[in-house]
Amino acid sequence: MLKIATWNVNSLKARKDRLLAFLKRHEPDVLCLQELKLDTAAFPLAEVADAGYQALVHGQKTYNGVAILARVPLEQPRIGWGVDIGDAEDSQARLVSAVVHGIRVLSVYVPNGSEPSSDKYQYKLRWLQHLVHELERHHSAKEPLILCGDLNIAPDDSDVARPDEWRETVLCGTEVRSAFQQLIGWGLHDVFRQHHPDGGVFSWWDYRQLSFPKGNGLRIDHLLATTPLARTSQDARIDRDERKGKLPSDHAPVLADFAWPP
DNA sequence: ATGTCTCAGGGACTGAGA
Repeated sequence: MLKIATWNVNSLKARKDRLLAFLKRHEPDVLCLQELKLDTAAFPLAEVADAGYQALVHGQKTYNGVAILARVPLEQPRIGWGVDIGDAEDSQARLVSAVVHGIRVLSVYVPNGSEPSSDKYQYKLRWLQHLVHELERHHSAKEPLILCGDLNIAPDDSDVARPDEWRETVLCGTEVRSAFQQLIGWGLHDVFRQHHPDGGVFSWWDYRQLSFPKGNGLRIDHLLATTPLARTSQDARIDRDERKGKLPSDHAPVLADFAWPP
């Protein structure tokens, strides 16, 4: 069984102890991280190695920063986009990928978008189009591949505890849901959805307004796999406990098990 | 009550981003 997980830690400096405890508790084979908020050189490689993991890190201080952790070597590493996309904002560290266990694994942190009327939302929509093109140019849906990360998209109203409160926000707008469907249309399967078809399970709760105790959550963190991998998925879950206790991330980790290799 | 958290600048608090 191969266990793959994704988690937006919202600052690795603030969440390092939680990360090490998470690795010990769940022992994932592959873990994609987002919002490291630190430089590549500041990543705690030695402590992660002591826990039994190698890491491919695309860090950035203050904001962004993504990584992939695995207990085996991370092959064919790719940092950022595979080509120059001609976008002034592509300097943001939001994408990293590698081949692990014969699977192309991508860790992505899609821009939040702030407000629908903002420039940041237009950047989010452009970024999602770049992501679709990246898959089209450099990958095949016939190969085992998994797109993991904080997509900042709740794909369906069943992924939102209070859909009326979130309608036409940057997490639920028709444009971003359409972009999500473009990813699905390329050949990705929503692995978590396969095991929870009715929805009602969430991965993120705003720090503000007591969202977590009130249950005001959304599922915006995803594991999207191509058919060869998705068809081997055995289970998927969200570790809500990671959103509890002292100083949690606002995101909970999403985990899935695969009967891999088939 | 945007009921909070994190980072940076600067050296206490404010603004930005989510």
